[in-house]
Amino acid sequence: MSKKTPQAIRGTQDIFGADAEAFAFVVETFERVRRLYRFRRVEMPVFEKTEVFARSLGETTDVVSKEMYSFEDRGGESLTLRPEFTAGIARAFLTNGWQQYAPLKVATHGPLFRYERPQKGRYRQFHQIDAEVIGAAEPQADVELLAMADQLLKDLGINDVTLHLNTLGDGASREAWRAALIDYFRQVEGQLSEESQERLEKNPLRILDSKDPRDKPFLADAPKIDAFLSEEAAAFFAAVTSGLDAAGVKWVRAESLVRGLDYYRHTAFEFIPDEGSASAAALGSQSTVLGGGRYDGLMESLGGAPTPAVGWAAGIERLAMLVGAREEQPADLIIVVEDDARVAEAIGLIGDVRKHGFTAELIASGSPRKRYDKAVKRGAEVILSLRPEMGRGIATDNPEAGVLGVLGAYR
RNA sequence: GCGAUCAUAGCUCAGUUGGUUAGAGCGCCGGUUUGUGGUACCGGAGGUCACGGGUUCGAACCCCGUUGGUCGCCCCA
Repeated sequence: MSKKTPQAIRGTQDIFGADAEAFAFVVETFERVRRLYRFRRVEMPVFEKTEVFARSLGETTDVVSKEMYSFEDRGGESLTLRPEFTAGIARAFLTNGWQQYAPLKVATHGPLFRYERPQKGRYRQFHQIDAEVIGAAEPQADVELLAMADQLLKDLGINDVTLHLNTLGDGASREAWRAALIDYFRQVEGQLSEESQERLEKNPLRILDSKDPRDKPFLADAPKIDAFLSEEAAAFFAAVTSGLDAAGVKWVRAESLVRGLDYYRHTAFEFIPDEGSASAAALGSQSTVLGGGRYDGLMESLGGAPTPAVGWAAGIERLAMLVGAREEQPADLIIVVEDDARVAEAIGLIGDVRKHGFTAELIASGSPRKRYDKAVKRGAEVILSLRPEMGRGIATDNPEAGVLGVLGAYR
């Protein structure tokens, strides 16, 4: 590779072949399932004013403080490539008056950007599918969203992941719990890992997630959210879990599952590969395949009226890894031109075949004698070879092949 | 931001304690063979050994730096 050839940007990927097919399969399955659940498709800008993310995610979060691709446009405005979908969708909801459609169920997918160190299942430009229900305060919205996620994973053939579910309670419950956690961990602060000591200041809930062996002994006895739930919050969570049971969605309670962003309330969830499963091995240290929760506080932080909402997002690359490489489908027909004088005939024929809805490929370059072998290697339902003296030459062991109807004259 | 590890042909990789002109398989291109056929054989193109410095009579190999890949930590999908 000469130094003159430009390199791809770190953390971006050029997806091709079987990997690209897996990627497309994830997106196609998502599109199909989202229609079943009547989620409406939305297309969102890839960039927004920086404040859209800064205000909704919070200035102090890692995402905003060190992971955003922000830049000034020629008018001097600070813009940011979207690091997630939710903030932009919330902004659109407010600026377009989509309140009139509430409760609004929307779905989208596309690229997102985060300046992070790349590793397995993590990229600087990555892709997500995303589903949101905006303007629905009732737990049934959570249930429907989770049922959709569950069906999506099953339709993708991913059966070794489980829904891990928690509640963060309403604002008051959450604050009380947070205060109790701080009190609790303060008493043993000196024995915690450096990271957790820092988290104690910035994001105490996160300590519960710690993998550090120094923190583990203190996690089991840490205060539980259940003790701080208001009656309404407890009832809300009970409605979600019984709804999931009714929908046939398997779940486990994950008391230490929290969300990094402050706007989350009530339901928080992640689909995580089962321990020791093939999916767990495929994902390495990136365990979450799909995650989300209820973000009733978000609209206010963008200056809108209080609006309840729930949503989730899933990394397409991660899902594609679990789906595995998917081979590209062989063509219905390959036409091999072994006689260069018959190129025009081949072009006419192949056009016909394609107009009838069959996939077809033309091989008319390289050494004429090797073209047929090339076709065999590539594989097709039917291979038709136009050869100098044999006139009509068709090779297939598959009399059922549909293309043969169009190729009647060549039988 | 921190740590580990790697970088040789389009791809997958050999390359001995530093020592002539850097190799193989696959792929690609051409030829011969076969002739309703994924055959076999012959030949060819393609490499500033990631980049930049240093040590040495001599560096793909040793040292430093840079860039990038991979895998962890943090954080997150």
